[in-house]
Amino acid sequence: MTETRVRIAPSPSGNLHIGTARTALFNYLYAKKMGGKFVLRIEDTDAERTEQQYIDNIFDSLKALGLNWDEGPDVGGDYAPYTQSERFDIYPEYAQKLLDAGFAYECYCTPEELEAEKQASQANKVAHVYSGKCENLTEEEKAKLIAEGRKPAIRFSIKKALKAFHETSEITFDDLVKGELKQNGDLIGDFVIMKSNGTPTYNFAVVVDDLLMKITDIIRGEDHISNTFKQILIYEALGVEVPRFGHLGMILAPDRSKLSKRHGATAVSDFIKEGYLIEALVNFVALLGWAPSDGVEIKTVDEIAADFRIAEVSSSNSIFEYDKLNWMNGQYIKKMPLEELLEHAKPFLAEYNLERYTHDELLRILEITREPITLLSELKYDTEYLFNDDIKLDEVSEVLSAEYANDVLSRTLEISEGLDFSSEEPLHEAFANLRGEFKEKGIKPKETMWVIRAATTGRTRGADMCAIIKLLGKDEFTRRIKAAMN
RNA sequence: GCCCCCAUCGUCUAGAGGCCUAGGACAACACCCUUUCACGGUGUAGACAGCGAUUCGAAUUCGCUUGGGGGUACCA
Repeated sequence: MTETRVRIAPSPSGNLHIGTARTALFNYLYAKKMGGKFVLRIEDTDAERTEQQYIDNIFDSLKALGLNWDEGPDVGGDYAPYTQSERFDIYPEYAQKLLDAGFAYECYCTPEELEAEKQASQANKVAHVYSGKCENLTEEEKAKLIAEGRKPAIRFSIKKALKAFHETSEITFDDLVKGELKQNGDLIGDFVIMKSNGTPTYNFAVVVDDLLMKITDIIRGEDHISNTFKQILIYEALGVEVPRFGHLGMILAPDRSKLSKRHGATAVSDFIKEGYLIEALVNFVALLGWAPSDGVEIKTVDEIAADFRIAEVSSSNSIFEYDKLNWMNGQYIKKMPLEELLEHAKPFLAEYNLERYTHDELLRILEITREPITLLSELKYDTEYLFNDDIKLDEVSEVLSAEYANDVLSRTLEISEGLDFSSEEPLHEAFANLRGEFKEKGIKPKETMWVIRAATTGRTRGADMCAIIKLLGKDEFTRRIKAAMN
């Protein structure tokens, strides 16, 4: 048995997309499950669209997700370099092999000529296939075209490859997730493998790299199915073993269109900025197309990897809905150790003076505010009254204008006098008594607490009151009560 | 236009001919718990796209239709 080797090959023309992240995750899971290697390769053959910031973003996002690669541009490996632009000298050599074996030929067609052919096919309602008119150019004809200043591209000869390796023109392969897939090879045009500028096209570069990097299993989005047939032919023409392929359904936006910026976050880094925890993101995205055998949906990456079977992955597209992701993020926030949560929360609390509280108090703040939230970013609003002493009472004027409100507040002030604010216990007891006291006057316990909450936080909802009071301390608490009484 | 892929509750899915009066999760709704909001708990509602065929029997197999997605570049 040869070692399983998979790869994720993003092209740095944008930040790491959530769809790419899922493909990376499934490759990673598959590698883990098979005890194989996970390789990262940067596909930057299109210099026009690649930017360093995107390369950085891809690295950072993948690392944040915990999808550590065994080989890649930064860590190296036996098959370096792992950046396509650094491999440009490799491709012509393989193109030449194809040329020599008769599986490729030079094409001198201009964009205009190509476009005209395409238009003609469209008009005739037939599949557009390049005519192959350059395949049989004589040396004189070539010389003449070169003299005109034309530079040739190199095309792959479908017909020759089909004839050499297939009994019929049908190309089939057994997809890891979709089963048998087929395509009539006659409908594939002779595609360009080397551009006239000497750089390889995507379909050629991937094959050369994947075979040189000894990739055994290629798991990618189903938008690559049509490429797969072309690539199989190249592998065969090069005389090497064809790897296994697995095509995943796409992730769609709620309106069933491609997930794009107008739907909100699309890059992993966007989600992190919005307050999603990577654990939740990874867990959620794994559930898009894959289901745990025991029905337990909240799982760590390791647990998922142990239970992962590529053949059981759904072959249909799935829609990215926030509801479940939000719920899951909330679950992770509730379960996360407080120390860890504090680290994740700090960026969202950057505007506040955290020095005001001790480390333990900060942990307590998170403990009492984490329950209802779904996103870390909500922490900013939900903890605001603990950091900002300027309490606005506009939103709670109704609560404070209740006839019993001033009674509650003055009694609160009275009982605060001899109260110990250094721990929550006595506060709980004191306010329980206060509730009892007012209950006898016909004021519901919740109404009593509402007044106190409104006065000290300017809100009608929030964390545990006694914990808040203890955190604020006697001076600040009574100051706020007094301020609200006016 | 042509080619390919896909099709179970609103969403993610379980289901590989009888175990299905189709199960779970999120969302929705109701109730309970509660010092608020929430968390949690209990319950309700909610789907096999349509039509044919195969079979004693089909969500599960096959065909067609419809719908959705993808591809059709000297982009990746």
